Amino acid sequence: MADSSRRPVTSYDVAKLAGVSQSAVSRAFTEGAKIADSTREKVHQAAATLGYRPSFIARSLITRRSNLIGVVVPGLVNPFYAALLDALSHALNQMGYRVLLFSMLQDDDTDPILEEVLRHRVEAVVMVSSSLSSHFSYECQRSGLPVLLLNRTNDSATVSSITSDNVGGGAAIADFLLAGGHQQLAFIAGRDSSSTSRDRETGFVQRLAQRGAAPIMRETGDWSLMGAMAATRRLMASSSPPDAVFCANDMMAIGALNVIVGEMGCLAGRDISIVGFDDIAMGAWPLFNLTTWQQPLTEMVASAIAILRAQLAQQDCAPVQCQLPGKLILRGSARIPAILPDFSDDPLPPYRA
Amino acid sequence: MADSSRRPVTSYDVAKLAGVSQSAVSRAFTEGAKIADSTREKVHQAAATLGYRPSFIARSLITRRSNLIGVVVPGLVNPFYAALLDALSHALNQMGYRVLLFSMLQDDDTDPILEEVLRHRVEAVVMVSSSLSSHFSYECQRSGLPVLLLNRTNDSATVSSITSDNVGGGAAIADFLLAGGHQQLAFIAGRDSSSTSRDRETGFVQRLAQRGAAPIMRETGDWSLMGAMAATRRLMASSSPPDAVFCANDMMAIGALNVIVGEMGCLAGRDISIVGFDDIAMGAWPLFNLTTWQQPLTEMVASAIAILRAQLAQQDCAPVQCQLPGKLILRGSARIPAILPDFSDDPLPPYRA
DNA sequence: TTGAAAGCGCTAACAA
DNA sequence: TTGTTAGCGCTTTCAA
Repeated sequence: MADSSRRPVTSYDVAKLAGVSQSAVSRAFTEGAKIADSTREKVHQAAATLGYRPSFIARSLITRRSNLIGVVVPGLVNPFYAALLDALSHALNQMGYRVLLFSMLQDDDTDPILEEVLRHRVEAVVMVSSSLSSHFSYECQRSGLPVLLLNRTNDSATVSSITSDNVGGGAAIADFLLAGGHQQLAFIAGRDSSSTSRDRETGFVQRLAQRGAAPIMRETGDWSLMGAMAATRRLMASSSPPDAVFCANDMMAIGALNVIVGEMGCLAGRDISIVGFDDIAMGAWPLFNLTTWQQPLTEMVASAIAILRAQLAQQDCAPVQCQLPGKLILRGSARIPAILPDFSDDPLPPYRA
Repeated sequence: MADSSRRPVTSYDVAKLAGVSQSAVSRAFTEGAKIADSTREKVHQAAATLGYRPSFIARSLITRRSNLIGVVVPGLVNPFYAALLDALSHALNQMGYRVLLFSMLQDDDTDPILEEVLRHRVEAVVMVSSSLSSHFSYECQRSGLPVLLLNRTNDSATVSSITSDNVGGGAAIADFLLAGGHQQLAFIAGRDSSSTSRDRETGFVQRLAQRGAAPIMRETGDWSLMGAMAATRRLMASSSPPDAVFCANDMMAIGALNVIVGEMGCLAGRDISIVGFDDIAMGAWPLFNLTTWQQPLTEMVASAIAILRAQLAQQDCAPVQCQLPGKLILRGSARIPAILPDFSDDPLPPYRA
């Protein structure tokens, strides 16, 4: 009954015990194969006795399908990434794929990792908020491997991407803060090298300029809580500190809140307005009560899945740039204007394959 | 130069182009194989031209080593799990393994998932805070697959586990709150079915009883922020609300803080003491400033790696139960007694293989 | 140092 | 419905 011999049980062992051919064993474990119930039963019995389970490795070799999707995430301290990964991995598992995970440090070079991923013959690669070198973009393209950037765009339009409308979000926040009567605005950027941060800033600053607002103050928070805390302290130490701060993501907004409320004892929403970007769950907690721009996480993942399905089904599928609308979530960390600006642009619907 | 034919490039294609045998190609991509530099160079050249990379699938089939470790996590909303996964996946990547990730819903049955994992021929399984059915424990054992429970124990000693001293932590918190002169203590449990929660509660309650304290109030918070918020509201609605609440993890403690500070306007550490368990990064933020029991995350992951190394190197390695010491992190959410109790038990050192 | 040849455990024709 | 056979792309003897 037990084995103890370290040689793993193969379909031949099962075949011998069940008194059938090896291919019968294969069929017994294949969904919808033509096989008699009695045979399948015999095989399963024998398999259970021996502790046999089909090897996906051998199967992959012949079917040329690994059932693996490579997922690259930039560390999981940012709850938005953690939430994205969680939702994505569930959805992928649901459709029968397994996730080969790579957690990177934020400034790692992804190329060596991607090289590894490709050797595993993943059927697609999803990069969460990470950038793809043009070299690897080319490598993936020529091996016909679908690549999907989630929460990030790429200059070259050779890979698909899903983002929400960062520029529009930044602009809407400008309108919102102006409507609230704020005088001295500030922006805390993620990183200067990040296109995501730049888009949000561009939308914000351009709209402000259009409306004739004064120039803003600006700091960089390195996308992190700590970085944003330091940035906020610098901002507030100014001779004319801002009365409103827009942070390029929620983590940094919460960092700002921690300094302004926790360290300085100010009341956010009255003494100063803080606005974030992402709408992570934490922002809704009473102690933060963060006004923010919501990125439609569920729709982003749904679109990711739809795009992947399409690319997996049909190779040489054209890359898709999918941009989803977000929306302002009004909570208490920023003053609410008497008359709210109209945010109803014409939002793009989620991508459907 | 390019291919366009969807058939993936194999070592034969490279061999032909380079004018060598297929086995030469294999050697050119094998660390420390006996091959002339000139040959290796030719092969790499040809490989680059064709966009060839060795298939781990084919290699795995013959070497019987997948280089894959299955990692099961119970969802990533809890930052402690996210941090654990992050650290673990880095360490595993470092030692040349890839992570096959499964994110479960908290009350999912892990068995069907594990069945899948085994078919991928993972070389070990790490289960983060998830339980293993005795059936699967047996299955893994008989296929000689190392299993490691991280942040969880198992009744049967057939699999390895790494935990911190939950009972001791609970007891230390009892001492700490008693020393602070608190009268009416409360405990918010994770789940009644969770051994982790029970251990922390047992340590807490037994020490309280030893010291002749009054019986405590008790609620269940479902390990979640929302659950803990509801539990805290129930607790505080009592005719004699507690003056100190010990929560079975930090997420729940932060939930309690959100209700007590954010909703009720109390001052934690003065009006009421809140203590958590885990020491997630968030607890240190000024707005929470959470007093808590630290689980030694880094050491837990280091021990996990050490144990895995041992089990991967030598099959039929005996399972190890590793319990690491934690420590109290004094911050502002709980009153600090004039005289601090002595917490210096004799802590177990981290496991070394 | 190289090449020829034999599999790793399975799927997928094909024939019976 | 079943068994026979030929690989999937690689590593690894074994001879040369």
